[in-house]
Amino acid sequence: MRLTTKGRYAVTAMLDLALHASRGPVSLNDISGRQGISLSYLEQLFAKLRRSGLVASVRGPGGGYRLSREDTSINVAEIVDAVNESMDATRCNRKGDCQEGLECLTHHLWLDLSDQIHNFLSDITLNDLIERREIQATAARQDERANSRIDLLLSSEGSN
Amino acid sequence: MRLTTKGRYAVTAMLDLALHASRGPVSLNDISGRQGISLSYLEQLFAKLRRSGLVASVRGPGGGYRLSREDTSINVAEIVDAVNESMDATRCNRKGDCQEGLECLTHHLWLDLSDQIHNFLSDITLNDLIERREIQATAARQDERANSRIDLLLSSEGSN
DNA sequence: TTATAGTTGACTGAAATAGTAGGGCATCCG
DNA sequence: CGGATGCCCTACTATTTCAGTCAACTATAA
Repeated sequence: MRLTTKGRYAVTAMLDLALHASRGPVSLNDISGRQGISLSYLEQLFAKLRRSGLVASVRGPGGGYRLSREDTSINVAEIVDAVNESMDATRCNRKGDCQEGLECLTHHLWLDLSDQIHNFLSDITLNDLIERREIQATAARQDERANSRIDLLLSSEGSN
Repeated sequence: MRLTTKGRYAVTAMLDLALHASRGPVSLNDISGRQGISLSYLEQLFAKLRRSGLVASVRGPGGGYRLSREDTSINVAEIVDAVNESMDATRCNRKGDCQEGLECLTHHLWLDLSDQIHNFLSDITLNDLIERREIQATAARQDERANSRIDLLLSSEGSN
């Protein structure tokens, strides 16, 4: 079992997508700027998210990604899953052949833990996250910073 | 966050220790044989378990390791912790500086997940595991196999 | 005194992570 | 029509961790 930057980035990016869905497709460049994730890395993650059917892409200028389904029907567990970070805690992938073809001493413990984690994460949708106050606050802060960066860029262009 | 062979082996070995505590210290060699874990690797793990005060060692022939505390007061979370497998799901170690010194968009989500996992694992003691029927069955099977290996060894010695 | 068993440190191959680099291709806009 | 935008894809790389090995050492019971 592992949860690393890969899975965390995927959820963060999907949440960013959901938060900015109202104004059409969201480009990876925007997400990269707001969330501080490298663009190339995001491209890799979204390739997987697209193959899993969680997002759809729109090419060309003004394009980007959108959620394939409503934010109320996408949960955190399937996002983490889509980027190949198995939240399974067993060594044997639940098969029970962890020690010479038989169950190891702690097999059932890890099975229970796996279920616990999966239940927790699959019960949280993107919409649930959007409605959380801390997340709204963080998102607002990020948008403001992004806007001020754009202003800075425009004013330096004007002075050239 | 990660749970790999390291943490799983540590819990398995500690459980083996608890199961065989009645007949004095348990040698790593015995655990290695029963649980199919390499002796050298066990030595590394028990060095950490000892430094964390979970086990005490008895040197010399007939020596081995014992639990430092009763099996009712050692929980799974602290065992996993002792071998440096942090079950913390956040990137920032709960500090909240995950994105340029501030909280990332999903900080609270991973915080909640961490608590969920920790609560689950810290609520299970070695004694709880010992009392589980599947574990008793697996342990009985392992002991039987270990005994038959000893018989085999003795009979081949006799024929030399 | 010898075999047992813990103690310690250095080392290693394989795998995964967390990226980077650099091509392409589709599409909109002027 | 052509260039800018943004997705798409493959290959590459540095670093870290895991999982395990090896070797030398110390303590102690029989």
